[in-house]
Amino acid sequence: MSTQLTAKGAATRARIVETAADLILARGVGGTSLDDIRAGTATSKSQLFHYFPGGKNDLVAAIAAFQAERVLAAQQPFLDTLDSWEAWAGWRDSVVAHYGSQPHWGCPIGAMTSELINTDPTHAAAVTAYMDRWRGYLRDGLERMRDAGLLRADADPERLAISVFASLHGGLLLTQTTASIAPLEAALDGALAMLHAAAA
Amino acid sequence: MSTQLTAKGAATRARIVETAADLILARGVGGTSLDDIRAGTATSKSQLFHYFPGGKNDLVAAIAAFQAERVLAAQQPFLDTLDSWEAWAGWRDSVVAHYGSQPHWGCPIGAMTSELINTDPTHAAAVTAYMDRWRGYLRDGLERMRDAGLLRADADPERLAISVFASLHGGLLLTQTTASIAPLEAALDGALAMLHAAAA
DNA sequence: ACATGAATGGACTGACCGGTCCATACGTAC
DNA sequence: GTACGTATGGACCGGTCAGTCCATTCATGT
Repeated sequence: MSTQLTAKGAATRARIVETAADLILARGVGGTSLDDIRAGTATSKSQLFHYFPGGKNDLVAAIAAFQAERVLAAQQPFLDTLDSWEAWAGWRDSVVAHYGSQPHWGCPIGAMTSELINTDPTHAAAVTAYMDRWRGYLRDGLERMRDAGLLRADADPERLAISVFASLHGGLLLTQTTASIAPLEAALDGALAMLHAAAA
Repeated sequence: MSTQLTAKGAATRARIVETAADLILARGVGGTSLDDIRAGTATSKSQLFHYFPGGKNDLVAAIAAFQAERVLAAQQPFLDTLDSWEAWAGWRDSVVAHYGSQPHWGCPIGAMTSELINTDPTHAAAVTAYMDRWRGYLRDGLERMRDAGLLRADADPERLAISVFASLHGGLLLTQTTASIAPLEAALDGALAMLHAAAA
C-alpha cells in the first residue's frame, strides 16, 4: 500500500468496500465476481486493483474488517456494560433490533467465517480474531457480574460466554433458514435463561 | 432417471456420492470442482453426468440427502426417546462423540445450508426440510416431557427446541473456528441448563 | 500553463470449470 | 458369437472469472 490516496480516492475506496460488503453478504464471497462489484459500484476493473493491489483477497480482507467493525459498533454501548441483568436484557433487544433491521438474514461475520474457514486460512484467522474479541466482551461482563456477586462464585464466565455466543450464532443461522427473526429471539431468551440459572 | 443401473453401476454411483460428500464437506460446494470429484473418485467426467444427468446440481442434491441421513442416523436412537433428563444427557454425549470423531469440524448440513441459501433456493429448501425434521425430534421429546409433567405446563416445547437447536448449531460453528470440540460441549451444557430451568 | 502523479476506463489474456460428445470396453441375454 | 444396452475414458467447447495492461482524464503544486 505505497500509493497515495487523495480525498477522492479514499471516498471511492470506501464506496467500493461498503457496496461490495453488501453484495458479498447477499451472495457470498464465491458467488460475487469482481465484475458484479464493478457494476455495483460504478467503477472499473483497474480501480479495484488500484485500491486493492492484492486483488480479490485484499478486497475480501477489507470487507471482513469493515463488517466486523460495523457489527461490533452496533452493539458497542451494550457490550461495554454487560454487568447487570438489565444490561443483558438491553443487549438482547439491541441484537434482535440490529439483525431484524438488516436487509439480509444472518450474521455477516458468521457467514464469511464458515465460507472461508475451509478455503482461506488467512482470512479465517482474521475473522476468528473478531469473533474472539466479540466473545471477550461477553466474558468480561460475566466476570464482573460474578465478582459483584450476581453470579455464583463457581460460575465459569468463559464457558458461559461461549454458550451465549453459540446461542447467538445458532439463532442467526436459523434466521437465515427461516427468513424470520423469531429463532434469534428464542435462542437469546434461552441463553438468558441459562445465565439466570447461574445466578447467585 | 430413466436409465437402468446394474449392481456395478449402483456401486460406482454410491462411491461417487460418498467421496464427493467428504470433498464438499472439506472444501465447500463452490470450492469443489467436478474435476476434483473425478480425481477423488477415480472416475471420468462422463460417469458423473451418466449417474447425475442434471450435472453438479443433481450431485449436490444427492450429497445433501446423503449427509442429512448420515447425521440423523448417528443420533437416531437418542432422537426417538428424548423424554427424560437422562435421555437428553445421553443425546448430548452422542452428539459430542459424533462430531468429535468426524474428520472435519462443524456440521455438514449447517455448512451446506449457509452456503447454498443465498445461491440455490431449491437445494436450500431441501436442506432446510432436513433441519426442520431434526428440530422436530427435539420438540416432540420436549412435548412428551411436558405432558409427563417433567416440564412446567406453560413451557413452550417448540420455542425450547429452537433454542436448543440454535445452541447446537452455534456450538458447531465455533468448533470450526476453534478447531476444538470444547465450544460444542459448552453450548450443549448451556442448552441443557436452560431446559432444566424450565423443569417443573 | 505545465508537470507530475493519482484516478478512471475498458480491452485483453490465460486459466478454470461445467457440460457435451463420441469412441471404446464390458457384460449379458438369446 | 453376436447384438444390445450399460459402464467408462477422455478430448473438446463455450462461458466466466481473476488479473494485466495501456491509454486517458483529473487534480494539484509551482
